[in-house]
Amino acid sequence: MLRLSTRGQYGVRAMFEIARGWPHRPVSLKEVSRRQDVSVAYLEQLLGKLRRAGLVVSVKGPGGGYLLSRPPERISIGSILKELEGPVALTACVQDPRKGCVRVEGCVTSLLWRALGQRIEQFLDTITLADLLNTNALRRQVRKEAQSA
Amino acid sequence: MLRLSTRGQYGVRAMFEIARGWPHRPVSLKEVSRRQDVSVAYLEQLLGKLRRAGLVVSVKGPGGGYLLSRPPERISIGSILKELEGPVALTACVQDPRKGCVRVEGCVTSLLWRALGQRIEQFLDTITLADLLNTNALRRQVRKEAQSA
DNA sequence: AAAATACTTGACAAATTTGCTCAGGTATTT
DNA sequence: AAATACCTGAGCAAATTTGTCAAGTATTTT
Ligand code: FES
Ligand code: FES
Repeated sequence: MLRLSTRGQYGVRAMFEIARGWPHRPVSLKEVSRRQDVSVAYLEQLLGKLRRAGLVVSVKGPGGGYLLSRPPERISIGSILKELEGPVALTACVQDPRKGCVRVEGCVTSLLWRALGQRIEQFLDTITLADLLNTNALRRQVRKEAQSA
Repeated sequence: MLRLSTRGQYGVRAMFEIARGWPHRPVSLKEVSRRQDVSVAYLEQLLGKLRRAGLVVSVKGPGGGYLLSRPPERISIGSILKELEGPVALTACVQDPRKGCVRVEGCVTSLLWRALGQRIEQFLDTITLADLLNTNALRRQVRKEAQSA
């Protein structure tokens, strides 16, 4: 349950590769494709969204590619996933109040989904591309998160 | 992103209704259907799984229905969702190690998905049907979880 | 100017998953 | 025997996912 689509997975992995070029070297989709084994055509679709969202900027022509629009520590995994897959919304009612359960007085479970969603969001907004670049820091972070849970 | 399917949502809501009959009164699917606005046919499909998993027992004949197989405080939301939607597995590689990213030395992101999955699981295993029956306790619980996050 | 590189856009299609319904059966009680 | 209610498996339409493809535009190099 709760599977992340490949859009999100590939998107994060692509952003990781692009982050490795920060701050000077643009990373081409060809390079990302080679390193992460995802087709260029699919990456184009994903990076287009991320560019329009302002997470990356593109550089055309030979030697071009994509560059982070800001430092890796200011780009969270959550912000990437939100662009590619929309906001965290375990149920329809969390996203759109009009879509709540009918015939139920004060649905009990909605409280639950809302709370879990917030926790997930909080986690994803805490981890950034900088953490992916420094695996040691990531392991520390992950350990900390695991303890507090 | 990360939408919970209606199987899981309806399943939890159905279990909530069945929990209200605990420990004596069997709750029929007809009653669950009426209260939660879900078709009996669909509920039969879901409850069949939950019965085979040992979460509920069925009582046939007039006045029959479903009964929790153990006290509500010993049935977690996670255990219900696991039966209906499979284990928490944000990516294929978390569930099946053979399905990891190819051409990537020690995939960085897998660490992330694994950690988030654990947090989600931990949350879902903490909340039980008893919490849903006592909304006050649930609110307390949710607040506590939110703080520790 | 021509060639090469690489991003940009939109359409489209196969595969999968979701969200059910339906028909026919079994067990239990009245 | 009739009524209630669980039980099983098949089947199916709609939505979503997971991509591909074609035809561009912009930039740099030769
Ligand atoms: S209103 Fe959202 S689950 Fe009931
Ligand atoms: S191995 Fe699972 S995301 Fe790479």
